[in-house]
Formats: sequence, C-alpha cells, structure tokens
Amino acid sequence: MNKNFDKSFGFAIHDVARLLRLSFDRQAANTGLTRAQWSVLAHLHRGNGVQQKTLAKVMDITPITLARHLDRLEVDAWIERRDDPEDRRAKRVFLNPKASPMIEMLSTLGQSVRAQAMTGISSADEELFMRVLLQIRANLCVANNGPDTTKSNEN
Amino acid sequence: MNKNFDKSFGFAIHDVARLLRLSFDRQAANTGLTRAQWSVLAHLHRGNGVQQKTLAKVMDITPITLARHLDRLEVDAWIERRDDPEDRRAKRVFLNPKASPMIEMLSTLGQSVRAQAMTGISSADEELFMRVLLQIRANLCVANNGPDTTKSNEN
DNA sequence: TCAATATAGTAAGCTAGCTTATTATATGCT
DNA sequence: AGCATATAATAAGCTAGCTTACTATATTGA
Repeated sequence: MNKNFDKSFGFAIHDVARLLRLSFDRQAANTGLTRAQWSVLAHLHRGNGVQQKTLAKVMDITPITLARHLDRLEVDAWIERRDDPEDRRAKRVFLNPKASPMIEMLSTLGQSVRAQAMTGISSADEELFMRVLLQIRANLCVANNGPDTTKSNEN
Repeated sequence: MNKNFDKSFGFAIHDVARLLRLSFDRQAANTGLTRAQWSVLAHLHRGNGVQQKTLAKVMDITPITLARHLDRLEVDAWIERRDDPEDRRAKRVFLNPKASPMIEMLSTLGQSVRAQAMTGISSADEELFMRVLLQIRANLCVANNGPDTTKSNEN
C-alpha cells in the first residue's frame, strides 16, 4: 500500500474491517446472506423473540439500520416479526427453523476468516491484541455514546 | 455490549472502525468534510497530480468509489480534475490551495481521536497492537487481492 | 492498417451505516 | 379524564463501500 498512511491507526483499522467483510461476504455469497445479516441471526440465536429496540442496542447499531436488515431477512423467511402482546408499538423477532444450520455454517466461515487473518501471529500476541482492541472499543463507546450507555439490564 | 460477541475478533474490529469514523465525522462536521474525503486530500498532499487509477490503488478503494469522492470534493473546490496530456482517457487530480490548511487541521483531529481511543493503553502495548494490526492487514490483502497486488511501481 | 483486446473513468444499482423526521402507542401529571 | 411527553418502529435521504456493465481511448498483433 502506501508509505506513511500504512502506519496510521485509523486507516489500518478501517482497512482491516473492510477486508474482513469483503472476505466473508465473498465466501458466503452463495448463501445469499451477508456478514451483517448473519450477525443478526447469530444474535437472535442467543436471544430469540427479543424486541427490535433491544436487539439494536445489543448489536450497537441504530434501530433503522436493524429494521432494514430484518426487512430482507423476513423476505427470505430467515426470521419473522410478531406483534408484542404487551406493547402494541413493539414487535418481537423470531428465528425460523431454517436459520439454525445456516448460523452454524456461517459461524464456521467466520472462524476460518479469522484464522486466515491471524496467520503467522503467535497466540500470545493475538491475546494481547484482542485485549487492547476491546479496551479501544470500550474507550470509543464512552466517547460516542456518553459514559456507559450499554448496561443492558433489559431483555 | 454483549456477552459472547464481545470477544469476537471480527465484530470488535468492525465496531472500532465504525466508532472511529463516527467520532471523527462528528467532530469534523462543521468543516463539511468526512473522514473518507479527508483521506483523499491527505493522499493527494503526498502525491499531487496523480491519475485517478493510481490514487485509487494507493488508497486501496475501487476507482468508482474514488470517483464519487472526487465529484463532491470538486464541487466544493477542494480539488480539480485536469485532462492528462499524455493519455486522453485519463485525468489527473490536483489539490487546490485552500485544501492545505484543512489537511493540517483534520490531521490534528485524527491524532486526537487516536489519543482518545488509546486512553489507558501503554505505549508498549500500543506498539505491539499496531504491529499485529499491520500483519493482519497484510494477510488479508494477500487473501483478497491475490499475492501482493500493491507493489506500486507506477505513478 | 485495422481489428481485437486492454485500460481509464463513469453509471447503475446493491448493502450498510448514519441523522433527522413521522406515526402510533404508552406513560405520567394535573 | 385528558393533555404533554416519551418511546418503538419506520421513512427519507445522506456517505461510503462494492460489483457489473458501458464508453472512449490505447495498445497490440495478424
């Protein structure tokens, strides 16, 4: 790539995120699902039937961004929106049965992309890297959302 | 955020990239320039008058993505496209004088965002983190573009 | 020479994120 | 009770990335 910008933190993170997404989406192209959509399915897998607002918060994306993912996922019958019986403004999101095997498959793909990315990096280095990465994310969450928006007491 | 996905490499990288961009763009909103546009200006600062194809390659984005950035940058007179005298298909991109102070300013902003992100991280850890990050990027470049697309002998 | 192929830039149309605004329903206060 | 405010979801419209396809110009080779 370039000489100076190579070393820039921001540009490098940005590049890595984009390349990871590209890699994943290309290898998952035949499934018709993207990384972002898989992310929705995977989160639902751990908490089926949650409200959209909760899911958006847990995924740390805006509600409207989630709504569009759900639109497409619903068209292909991966998920289903049902009216919340206790709050007529709200909807609850449920996985359809056909989603489960796909979640497994994409999860495996995710691991293989990660392994590819980590080629030649010792597990000690990888561990420290992850620790720093999570610290950075925490720092930025505070900076962006105000201190600790995400206490997630709801569900 | 979440319990399990918190620890996922891919999700964490993605989050950090998005949060960095958000942070930067919010603080630069009054300038009318985004992070991606600043990136174009900064790269031009180091190689004014290059062809679009070269700039796209150095920035590692597709030519059409660059073209759209240039469209908007040109409207606000940050840059200027001129016909390449040696190749009538090609155009060369030039910074306008008003861009220089802006580049400095945004570069400072970038450093401050980085400092914020790195709060509480020792410089030894930061250094190792960057080394691993660059290694990961290199790994993914190979995986995505085929081995070593970016030897950049042209200009 | 001129036909085939390659290249520089752009257009069209997709996903994925954002902000700001709208609609319908809940909630809280007087 | 009923009005004001808050909240869940969505709509509209923006940037930024991508792929695929098109146009104009270069280059190459029979």
